Amino acid sequence: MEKYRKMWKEIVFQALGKIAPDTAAVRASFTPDSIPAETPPDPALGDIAFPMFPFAKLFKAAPARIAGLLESLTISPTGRARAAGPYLNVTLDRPAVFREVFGRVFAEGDAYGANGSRAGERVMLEFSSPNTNKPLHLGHLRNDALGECAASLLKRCGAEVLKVNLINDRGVHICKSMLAYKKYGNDRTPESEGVKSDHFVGDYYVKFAQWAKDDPDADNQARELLKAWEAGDPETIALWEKMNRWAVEGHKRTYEATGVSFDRYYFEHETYTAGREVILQGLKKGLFYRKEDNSVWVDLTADGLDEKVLLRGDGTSLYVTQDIGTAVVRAEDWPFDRLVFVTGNEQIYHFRMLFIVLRKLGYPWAEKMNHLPYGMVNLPEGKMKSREGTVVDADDLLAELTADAVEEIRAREREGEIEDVSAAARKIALGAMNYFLLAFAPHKDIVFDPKESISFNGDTGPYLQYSGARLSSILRKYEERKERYEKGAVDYLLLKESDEWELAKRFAEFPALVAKAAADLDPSLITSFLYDCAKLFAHYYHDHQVLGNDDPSLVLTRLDLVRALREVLRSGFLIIGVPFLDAM
RNA sequence: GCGUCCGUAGCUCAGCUGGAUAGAGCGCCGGACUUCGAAUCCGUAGGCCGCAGGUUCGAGUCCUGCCGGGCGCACCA
Repeated sequence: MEKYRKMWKEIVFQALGKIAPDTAAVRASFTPDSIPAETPPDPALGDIAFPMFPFAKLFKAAPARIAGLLESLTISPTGRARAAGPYLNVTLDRPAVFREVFGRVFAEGDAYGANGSRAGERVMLEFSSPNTNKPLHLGHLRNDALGECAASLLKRCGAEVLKVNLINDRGVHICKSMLAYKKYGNDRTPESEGVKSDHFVGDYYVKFAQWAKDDPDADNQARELLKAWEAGDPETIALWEKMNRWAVEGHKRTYEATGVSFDRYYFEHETYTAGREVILQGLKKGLFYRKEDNSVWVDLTADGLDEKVLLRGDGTSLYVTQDIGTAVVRAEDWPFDRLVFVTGNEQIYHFRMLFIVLRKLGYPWAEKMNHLPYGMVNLPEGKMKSREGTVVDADDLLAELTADAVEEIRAREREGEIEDVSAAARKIALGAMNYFLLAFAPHKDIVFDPKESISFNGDTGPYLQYSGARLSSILRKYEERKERYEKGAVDYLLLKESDEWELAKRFAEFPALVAKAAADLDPSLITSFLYDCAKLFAHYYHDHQVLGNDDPSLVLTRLDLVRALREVLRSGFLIIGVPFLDAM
């Protein structure tokens, strides 16, 4: 579609030159590229719209008059232009576009939409980054969905992506669950209790909180344990290793269930001291300064921030210290053009500071640091608060959605059509969840309503999956009675319905849309595109038969539309992590 | 207080670089299955686009101020 837009801008530009009182003035004020081209509000008006307002002054004529004059001067085999008030609307020659678009979709299959907009770019993407003292919750699920989706978007655009996860496996909060286990654990294990291992660890974190409520000494003991850990006390290290393994293994099972994966894991216990040297070097260069208590600071008031501490007086690291260190380590590990962090928006300030400090330190890659912050995930009942126990556990949520899907399949009596009901239900649950989590611009706070997400009606993942299953069903039916249509031949002149044309135009826009979604790191562009396509087809399908036509050529031609849409959906589903089902 | 993001239909959200009557979904009400999957589709109702100025031929979109809300402004992560 972009191709035709460009072509027609040139045609309009040339025509304007012909009717201009002063051709040179036109060339001075406009270029073919700068001529605004839009999409008419009503498809019946045409496919490309050129508003004439900008030319009124220069031409000393009303926009409508200019549009009228251009009508006869813009002749092209690719379509025809018509004046409509102050607009010049172009209606494209459809068969040529159908042929071109479908041809490209069939050639690329479920990779359709791939484009070279970020070819060769090496992007490291950090996301998830959980603590090892409790299981994953709904907030992580949004983080993971965004991270995975950003990765596939960038890959579709030709970038090389390395997905990394920084495990927060040290600190006083980790010691709290360890301490509770020492106190109440009695050598129980996830196996002995039959509990998923990260939940097992999390239960002790909760136990600690309960204990600390009554015993003011609990926090002191936790700090003591952290000291022992930092001193390398063998017994403490052994316990830490054991519980950490439980936590991480549990998290990995959740990642598997949700289709999340990483190319590399970083562990905070390995990196938390990194950065200290870097800060000290910066201090030598005079970028930072020391206060009386020996702590190291940076003055960011010129950048609109405050004075920030980079290193504690006792020489130990802080969050920033560590992030500076890991960035430097990573740039050596895997030299990147860009490093993107996916985190909640409460960390916006932190990353601004981090990026500025790295720039001050003079790293060439510091200019290409990106932060993808996302808004909070709330519940219909309100905010998630760990203190009030209203945090939604990731595994529980997935189980709940899966159970709902099973129930729905049973209610529709679809078990007979589905080979593996529980596998299908899991895919529907995953589709529901990922779609909902990605359907909003990342920076927005969202209200996650499980019931709404799993609904098979409306703007949801399951609705899209259902649309895909229907397409597959049509193709299966076709295979069964193939011989009836043998005498037909594909002829795009037969696609006369407006829905058919609208769908083809959508397909044509998809690669550019993928490029934009990747540039903006905004998956919601993809979700709304897919919903729009599915909706259009549902409307079309209701009124028009595909297989039930007397003319076999019409059947075969419409089947091309069905196949093309199915590929486009498959491609889009892959990007947003919604499983495609041939039957559900 | 300062910074930042947000404010569009009862609710949840789209509105691309400013452009032709502001769109969906849910919910409400009313319709459509002897025919390819009704987990669907169609229709009705519902909007001083937070408020007030400004820029422009033209503003939901850009600028300023105000009002309301989220999040931040730790030698926590």
